Amino acid sequence: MNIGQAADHSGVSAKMIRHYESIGLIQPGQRSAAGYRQYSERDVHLLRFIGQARKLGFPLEQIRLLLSLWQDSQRSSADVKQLAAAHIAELDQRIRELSAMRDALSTLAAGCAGDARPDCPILQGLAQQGGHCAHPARA
Amino acid sequence: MNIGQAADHSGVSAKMIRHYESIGLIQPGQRSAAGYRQYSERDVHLLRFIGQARKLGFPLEQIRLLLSLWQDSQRSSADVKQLAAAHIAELDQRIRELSAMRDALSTLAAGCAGDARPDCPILQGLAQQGGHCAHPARA
DNA sequence: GCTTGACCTTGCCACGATGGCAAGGTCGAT
DNA sequence: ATCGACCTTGCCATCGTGGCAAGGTCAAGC
Repeated sequence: MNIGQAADHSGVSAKMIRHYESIGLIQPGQRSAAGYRQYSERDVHLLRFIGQARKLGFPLEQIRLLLSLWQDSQRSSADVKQLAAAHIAELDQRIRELSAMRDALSTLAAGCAGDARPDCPILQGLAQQGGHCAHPARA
Repeated sequence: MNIGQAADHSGVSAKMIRHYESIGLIQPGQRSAAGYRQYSERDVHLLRFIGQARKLGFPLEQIRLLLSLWQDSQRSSADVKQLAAAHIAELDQRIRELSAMRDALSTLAAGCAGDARPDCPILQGLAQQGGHCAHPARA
């Protein structure tokens, strides 16, 4: 199977397959006489695993760990669960940050008439103090 | 005021101030005889505006628009509100995506014993089909 | 056989926002 | 004069992905 077929079957783009190989996430593997990369069903399975992990937002370095656990029949599920929990915590953190932004902006926008007049609490909110707190007077 | 003071007073790092200047987000402005950038209170005010917008997650290109609205006394608040609404929609979108990841992973993790045994629904979930749907049989 | 189009190869550049480092100039105080 | 804190420019790194370019390969059709 060439890289295009592997990409179609796994849902991982050919570009990314090459990239994952270049950073050592997947093994180089066989080449045809012309230098084309060759993939087996097993390889596609592995690529799907990576693709699924990416869909869940795991960064590649964590996927590297997940892969080693996946291929280690002696793993303990606790190790996997811990990795997952750490990632969930990170997702929660990012969700909290984005939600805080969303809420703050919503609050500002709620006070904005949204008509032809120039008065705008959104711009006023952005212009307000809030950045100079490097030396909070040792309080 | 040198760039370090401007950074302290605005909460925007000196590095970023230079960057914003290099991409034309802020105007080049005065230099001392030695070539040091000089900043006024007005500049600091502008930097704070940018910093606040960044804290709300606005990308720099949108901040460019916000700045032009801010400095345009003839603006209509509707324009500002529309920009804000678009950004809120983007934040919501990202929050939804992250939440979907979080929920999917949580579901997998909930079924994982997290003990010394190798059985792990998380890895099973990642290994499951789900990437090869490029040609959904024209269904 | 030759052409054509789809595929493959490598390699470099781009995004977005930020940090870091290096080599050199400047300023103020001792 | 010297030292430390500051400034300058410029390049590299992140992270994951896409795009483009220039070239090689393969299969199908004429």
